[in-house]
Amino acid sequence: METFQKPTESELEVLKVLWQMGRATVKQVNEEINKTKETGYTTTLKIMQIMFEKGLVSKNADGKQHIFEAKIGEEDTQKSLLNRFIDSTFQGNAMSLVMQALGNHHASEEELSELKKLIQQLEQDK
Amino acid sequence: METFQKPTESELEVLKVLWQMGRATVKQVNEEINKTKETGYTTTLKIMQIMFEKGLVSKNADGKQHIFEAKIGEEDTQKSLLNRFIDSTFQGNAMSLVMQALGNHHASEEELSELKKLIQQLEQDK
DNA sequence: CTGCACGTACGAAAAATTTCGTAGAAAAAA
DNA sequence: TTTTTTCTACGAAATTTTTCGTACGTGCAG
Repeated sequence: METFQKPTESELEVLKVLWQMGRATVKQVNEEINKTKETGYTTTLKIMQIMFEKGLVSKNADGKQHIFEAKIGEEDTQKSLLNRFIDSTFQGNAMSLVMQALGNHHASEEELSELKKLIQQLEQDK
Repeated sequence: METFQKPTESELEVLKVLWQMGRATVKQVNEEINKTKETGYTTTLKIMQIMFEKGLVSKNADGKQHIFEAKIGEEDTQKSLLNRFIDSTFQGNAMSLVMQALGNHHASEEELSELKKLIQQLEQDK
């Protein structure tokens, strides 16, 4: 995993859209974001330009418009942000986070059995 | 759990110290923080004054100095921040976060068995 | 060709957070 | 009591992030 600057909140919103859509224009991203939160077109554009400078996204000109793609992967980013979050909020105690997440969110049967499978694996890899 | 404003990064650092120490003066908090990161006394003071205004901490005058205490609990705060984090970074998918956390961080034998216990409970509570 | 329509570029304002200097009150030391 | 040290209050500067107005370029309809 390459290192990258921590995306800000707004940047993360853009990334989420790009991860979901694969590639998209500023207009498309802005429309998606506006489903949740009103934001001007140029605001989204600016964020995406900054992200381009930071290397978080790539762009390709298609006629006069630009098509953007996330340059950092969803899993890698989640992993990196998760580590930071565990440190800052859970004092580095990952288990404590796991327990709380399990306790607070309803898990389906399949999810639980998948989880058990993972635990077995971890126990074997010892 | 009462609702409260999301603490900023700096505020979280202060809270961590208060949670750990129970109660502390600005000086003590600042010294703790300085073990990690150089910060001026008045900077920490200001942060704590803002936190007081927000209701994140309480203070008691003891002579001329003030003794602070966290007014929001560690678990409640973690829970609240965790929910927000799951939404913003994991699209609300708590299980995905759990899996990643388990995969990326080494868990001890006791932790794993504690986890299994929790899972059993969750299965029963169905 | 001319004038819109649709995009991007860019600077700068606005907002949120962090940092710090200075003033002054209270306590402690001399 | 005077001086010095220790703290808090508070305003303002510095930073970081977000938002937006305006200028411009390109293509297309008339």
